[in-house]
Amino acid sequence: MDKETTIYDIAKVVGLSPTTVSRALSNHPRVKENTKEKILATAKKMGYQSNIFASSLRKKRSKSIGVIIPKLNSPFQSSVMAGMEEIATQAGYNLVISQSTESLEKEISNATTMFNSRVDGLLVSKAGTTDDIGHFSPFFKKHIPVLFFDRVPENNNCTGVVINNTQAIYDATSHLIKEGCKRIVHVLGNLKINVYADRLKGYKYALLDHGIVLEEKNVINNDLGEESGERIVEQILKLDPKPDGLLVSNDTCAASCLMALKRRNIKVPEDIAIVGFNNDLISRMVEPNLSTINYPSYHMGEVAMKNLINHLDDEHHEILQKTNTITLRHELIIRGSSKRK
Amino acid sequence: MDKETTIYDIAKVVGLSPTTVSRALSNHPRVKENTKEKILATAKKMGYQSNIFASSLRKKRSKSIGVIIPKLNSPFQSSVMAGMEEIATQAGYNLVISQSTESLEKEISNATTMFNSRVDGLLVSKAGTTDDIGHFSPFFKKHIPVLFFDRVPENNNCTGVVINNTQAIYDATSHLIKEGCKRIVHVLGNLKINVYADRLKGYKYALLDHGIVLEEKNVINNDLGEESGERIVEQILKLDPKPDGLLVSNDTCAASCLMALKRRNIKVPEDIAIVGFNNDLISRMVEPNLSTINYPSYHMGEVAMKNLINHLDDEHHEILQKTNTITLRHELIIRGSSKRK
DNA sequence: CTAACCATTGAAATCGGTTGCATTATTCAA
DNA sequence: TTGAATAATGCAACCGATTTCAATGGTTAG
Repeated sequence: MDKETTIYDIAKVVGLSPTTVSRALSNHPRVKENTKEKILATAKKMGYQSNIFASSLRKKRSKSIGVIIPKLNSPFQSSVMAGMEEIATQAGYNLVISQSTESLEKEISNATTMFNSRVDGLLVSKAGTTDDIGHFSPFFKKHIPVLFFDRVPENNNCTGVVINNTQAIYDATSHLIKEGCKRIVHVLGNLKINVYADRLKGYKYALLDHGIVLEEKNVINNDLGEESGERIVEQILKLDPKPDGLLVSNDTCAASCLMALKRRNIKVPEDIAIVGFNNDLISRMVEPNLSTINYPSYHMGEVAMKNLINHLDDEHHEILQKTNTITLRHELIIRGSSKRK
Repeated sequence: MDKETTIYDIAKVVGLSPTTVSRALSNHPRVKENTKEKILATAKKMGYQSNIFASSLRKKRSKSIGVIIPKLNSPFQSSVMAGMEEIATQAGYNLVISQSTESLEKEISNATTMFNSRVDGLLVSKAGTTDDIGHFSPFFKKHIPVLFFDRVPENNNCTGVVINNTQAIYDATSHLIKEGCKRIVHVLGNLKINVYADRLKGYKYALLDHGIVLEEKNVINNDLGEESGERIVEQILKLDPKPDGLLVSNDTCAASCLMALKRRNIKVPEDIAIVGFNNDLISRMVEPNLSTINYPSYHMGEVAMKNLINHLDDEHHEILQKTNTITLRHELIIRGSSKRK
């Protein structure tokens, strides 16, 4: 069996101590340039590969960052992940990923796994069935930074990276009103998730500010899946008078609604104007194109990861302590599905 | 500073040796049931957390699996990832993910990182700019299993999980021909990638078998991006006679072409029939719905991961040695975009 | 010429769990 | 009751890099 080359082997070959070899390999300044070169050359020649287990054991750092998200196969979330990966790799951190599939139970188990794998930091988008973050307390106790993004828990002092969901839907609602909509239905997900709760607020505020009375039946809770359009459309067509605006909390579902409406020969935007959310690919591929809120997903991944890494690399680990919330810029994109004038 | 609890601390408390504590914690049969319980209880009480660095160092296993894919934010690939995550988590393995962003250079650097992180196994979908897999040879040398999926290198004896791309496009082409298409354009990506090279074969074989002469100008190379439809349509409309069938190697691009055609008032499928690839969400959301090839992405992730883990957990590590290729079932899904009869 | 100083290098302890081999405790048949 | 066999536990080495403290050799100021 071919044994691994260690710094001891190298030390023996170059006739120096393991200490010096270790220093040379980590480019320590207290090794003569000359010696350093010789050691590096020998290491290369011998096919030396540093043992991160030993290194991590001694240094108590894994150089890896954990991510827990609800679903990997979602356009929004996979794009966030892509942004995170970019930054992490660049900074020499490994990305350890797991998904909660919207289940609190799995989120808890994933958190435990991450904790046991001793990630240096954790990035989380909550499963959302609860605001409880007790399962992260082992991290808090050990001062391992946990940074939330997109779906952040309320009422706590964790740092989070978000967009202003309230403002976004406020903008969208106002836009629909300006286009002449008077009866706007808002379709959103589980209200236990901050994202949707905030959006509902934005919807309410916008109605209020424009003197429109909120009707509870115009707020629809839904899983926002690909198949949900039929059900939603069926439901809103039962309303009397019929709505003339539809505000859907993600593009997939908005597109699904659009399909269902068209199947019934209901004209968009003339009869019902639609605004989606996320600016996913699909919003640019359906007809008419969907108005939507641009959610800077990739950028969100980058920002979250950058802040976490800055914190980790900071001598005093205090960057995140001082930061509460980082809010990214969103943007209302107006396309055919809501242009009535 | 609160020091970590170690097996030595536990040993001291229960009045046994670290050896026994270690055995108890890993449920070794040679520890009395009685003792085991006492140790487990104490460990829990003391908030013991096993140190995987120490464990990995000694056992020479990281219980983590690396994945290198071209792009995280692609519907197909993120779905594969989701399948992999499911299985890996279940089996107690961590997933370390990195993307090559289609660059060989990044793929090489990612492979090195993975190697240095000492993943127990590696799953790769090649960046595709080359068939060279020299950068994986450190893995081969150390007998760390590398399993390719979707984009596999040719001419080598690595195990791969794929679908029969040739057959898939053969089926799609035959279908178009049966629908009456005589001049079918095939749009595909970089031919250095096995996936596209195989599909081109399928296209050629189908034409041949149906007595249609292949014309080189009917094969278009493209990046298959969201924006590419305009360019492709412009190009094919210059052909004389105009094509009546369009075979596009992914749904995003197919949808983009569909949009571009509709903008020019060209009727689909009457004037030009379209078949896409992947069965992405978008294929079900455009009008007419896109015929496509169902590519079992999630399942591919599951299968690849399962095989890798079986191999790792197998006493003799010979499962993959005996397996060359695992081919998954694909399926032609016929929808509105290609139904002319 | 000597003390003080700097640049290099090294010895040895440390991180914490695992495991081969040895030892002690217990059981059971004779 | 004794010896053999089996069960339970422990000793000590090991995995390989890092780091503290000390030592060495050489240089320079006084």
